[in-house]
Amino acid sequence: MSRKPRKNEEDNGFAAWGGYMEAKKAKLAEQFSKVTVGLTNKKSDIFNGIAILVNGYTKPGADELKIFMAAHGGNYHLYQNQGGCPTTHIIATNLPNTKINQLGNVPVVSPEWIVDSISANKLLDFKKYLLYTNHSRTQPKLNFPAMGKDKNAVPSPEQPQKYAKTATDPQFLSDFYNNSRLHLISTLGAEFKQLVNKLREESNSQFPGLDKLIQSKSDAGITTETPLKSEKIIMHIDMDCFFVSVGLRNRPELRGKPIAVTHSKSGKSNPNGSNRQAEVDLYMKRLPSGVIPKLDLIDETSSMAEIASCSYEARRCGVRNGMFMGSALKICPDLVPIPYDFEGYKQVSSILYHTIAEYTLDIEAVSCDEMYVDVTKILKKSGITVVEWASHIRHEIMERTGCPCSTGFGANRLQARLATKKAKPNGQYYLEPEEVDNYMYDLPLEDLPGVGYATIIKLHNLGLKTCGDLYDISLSTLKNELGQKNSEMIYDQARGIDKKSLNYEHERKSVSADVNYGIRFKNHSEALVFLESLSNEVYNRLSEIKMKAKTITLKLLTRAEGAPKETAKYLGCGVCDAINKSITTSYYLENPQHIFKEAKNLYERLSIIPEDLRGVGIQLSKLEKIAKTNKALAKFLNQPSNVGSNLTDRNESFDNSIGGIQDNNVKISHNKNTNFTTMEKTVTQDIKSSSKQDKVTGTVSKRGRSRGNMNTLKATSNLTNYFKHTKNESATKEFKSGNNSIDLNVLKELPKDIQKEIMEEYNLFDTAFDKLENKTASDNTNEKQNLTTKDNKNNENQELKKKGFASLSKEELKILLKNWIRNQEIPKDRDVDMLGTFFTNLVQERKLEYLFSMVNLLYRHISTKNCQWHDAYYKLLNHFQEAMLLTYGNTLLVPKGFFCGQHN
DNA sequence: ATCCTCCCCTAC
DNA sequence: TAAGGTAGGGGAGGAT
Ligand SMILES: Nc1ccn([C@H]2C[C@H](O)[C@@H](COP(=O)(O)OP(=O)(O)OP(=O)(O)O)O2)c(=O)n1
Ligand SMILES: [Mg+2]
Ligand SMILES: [Mg+2]
Repeated sequence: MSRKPRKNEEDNGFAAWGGYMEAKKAKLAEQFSKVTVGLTNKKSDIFNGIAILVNGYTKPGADELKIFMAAHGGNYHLYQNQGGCPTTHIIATNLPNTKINQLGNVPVVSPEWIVDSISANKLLDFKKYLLYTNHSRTQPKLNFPAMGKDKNAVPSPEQPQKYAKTATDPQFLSDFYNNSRLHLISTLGAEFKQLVNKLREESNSQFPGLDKLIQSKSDAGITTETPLKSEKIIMHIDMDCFFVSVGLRNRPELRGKPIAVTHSKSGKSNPNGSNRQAEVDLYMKRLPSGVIPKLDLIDETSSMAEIASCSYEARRCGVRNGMFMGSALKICPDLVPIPYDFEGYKQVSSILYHTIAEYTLDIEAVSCDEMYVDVTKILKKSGITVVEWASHIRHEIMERTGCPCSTGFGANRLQARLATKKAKPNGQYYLEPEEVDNYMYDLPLEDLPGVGYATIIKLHNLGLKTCGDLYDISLSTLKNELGQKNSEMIYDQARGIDKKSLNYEHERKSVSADVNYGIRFKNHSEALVFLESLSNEVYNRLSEIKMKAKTITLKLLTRAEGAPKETAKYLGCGVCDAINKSITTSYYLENPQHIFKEAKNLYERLSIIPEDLRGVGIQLSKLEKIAKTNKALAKFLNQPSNVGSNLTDRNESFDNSIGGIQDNNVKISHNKNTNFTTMEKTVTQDIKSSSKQDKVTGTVSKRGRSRGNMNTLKATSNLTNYFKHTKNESATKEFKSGNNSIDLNVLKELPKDIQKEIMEEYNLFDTAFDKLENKTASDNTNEKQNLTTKDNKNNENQELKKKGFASLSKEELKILLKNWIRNQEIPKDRDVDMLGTFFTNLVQERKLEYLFSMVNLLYRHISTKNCQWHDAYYKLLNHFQEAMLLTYGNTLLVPKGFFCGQHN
């Protein structure tokens, strides 16, 4: 009797067709393009005396290797020579045993030997690139120790491990990602979503493609305009068997054949003949009942490389994307494997997106080969029909990419998507409104997007097979099985309804990096080394999108109880349990050290057995944009200045702390003469290249030069000076040259175009600046803060309500705070966020005095013994400082009464 | 009622 | 041999 699967059991990823491929890598291709540049002439003689024969598919290909040899003094043989000028090396990436038997004692070497030698500009020892360690005709052995079996095998110095095999190899992460198709499609998907955002942002609303279309239509003298059949017409467009089509562009001889893009070349695997049955049995046992197993066609030697994409000829015999090559060959023995071409996919995707973008930017990117487009405007403006448009755009894409695509049209995204499915391959279909009901009635439920294998089992359990079957069932029955939202979605979908509109502006909510392949560790320290490189990886992705995070999740896969240590799939994860753990930090995760520190912590708390690890992932969520740095201010901070010089020499300085919390980015000083305090926060420059933070202001102030010099005054203790300062033409000039800090009051007096530039950088033009125009900056010019008038208070409450925290007046807030403090309550995150938003508001409205009294109140509290508010307080200060920075630039004038030094 | 966390599910 | 990633919607159930 099979037990009920636990929730967190990894089903081995095989339950749904996963899909994968073959071929050498993008990295190599890159190397290749580097070394081929300008290779028409002889470059060197490094291959003098070497004669190669290329056997089978290699990367670089035979043609390229031929050019390399010619350019670097070597010989290239078409057939193996024995005497005279004998063939010295066979170049191959993979050779079946039978082939090796015929080769005699000529070493079989990987093509990387050639490429690397050229890169190094000397002949490298080929032994390091041998495909096999010996030439035994019967037992070819891979040039690296088999994992698990020869645990103690150390790569010999003669033949160091060339390929990053498991995650203990420092090269592993990049090798893996360079060869992972799923990583590629995820990355490309994100890139194209980003591209649409960017194109929309930068758009001048000119659409050359559309203009041409309108022109040609009017040239043809056709003016009749049939009204559209629905308010909107949505197009869904998707490349046909994308990876295959790209691969066939330069393999015309393979057209019409069953093709699969996969890493597998021979269709075989498991050279050691290890037993796979145990894993297959366990996998079957753990399958939820009703799931069709995907391992049933696998025997001891069939390839478990996944098929990323297969041609429609292959689909005719039941092959699907994501199938194992071995299984596919069982049902389609003629299936031809072709290698991946990562660069090609990227190029074709790019052309696809840029082509559509010549007509409209009402695009929702779905993936590298697929998008939704609102074509209503195109059809209306050009006056062409859906069919004419479809033919036009499909033809253009075919012309530009050499790859076929299909398009579907409908009144909503669901209808468009279903239409595409019907149109494929290489077709187009408009699911017209009057046809929808009929079309849906017989449609199998699994054809609805979002209905996968788990959902279809539930639906089948309810006796439901087609969309029509859903017409007889109540929504509440459905809800019992599927839950609220899912039920509503399917209920609507079955009737052809889709309320979701296209989302053109994509916003990232999480960033992650996962590796569930090649994970084999002997001990914790190996695991932690890998975790650190994964932390760096995920940090790089975070910083690329200029964000910081508050939550980190460690995602581990561990070998399931009873699962064999040696997985059926080479270096796969086998049958696993999933363990995840997350933490929401009190500070922002914004450098690799933060991430690794927390990841390590989570790892240690999970107390797993390192040998049983099969997968590791890090996910970051609760993302926020890193505050933009103002270029003028960044420039200012980058050069020596005399910020605060007239203060620090003769006044007390409160080094690097506000409210007693150490922050190396913040410099605070107090001028006793004027009773104003200056707080400066340095801006971190170029986070990526260096984690070292620039502390210009902190060091410069010690120089004490230019004391009292009005023209070089950057930060002053007196607001009146600011105004004087900016009425001065030379000061304006100085600011222009990036040599000055800026206050909104100063900004107001600068030429409009400069104002605009600065404000746009801050992204505050519409908000803070307008506010400044309309209101007077009373709060911080007048030390006696007016208590809120009734009107103000109403406005404020309105604002607060908009931000989601009810009508909390300042007085009420004060009481709340006092109560917390009196009751020794620790504020919850949501409270802190609320306060933070409130603080930000106050800063933007320049209600500083009030704000400072709040901060001081808080500070006095955390200074008390046993107070547990530190996390909350630190978090608040982050809000507060960020708002300050945004509103005031790097320099802040603080009125009398703000306590910012050490409390005693 | 709404929010938070830990999952599960789906899609490419 | 093989490269089983990644983002987002949403549900269950406990906390607030
Ligand atoms: N399990 C999968 C599914 C897809 N892909 C990759 C290869 C596909 O070519 C590409 C696009 O996915 P599609 O779902 O659009 O499938 P195809 O384009 O291959 O075929 P179709 O004609 O059905 O769109 O994504 C993959 O690697 N593994
Ligand atoms: Mg496709
Ligand atoms: Mg697609």
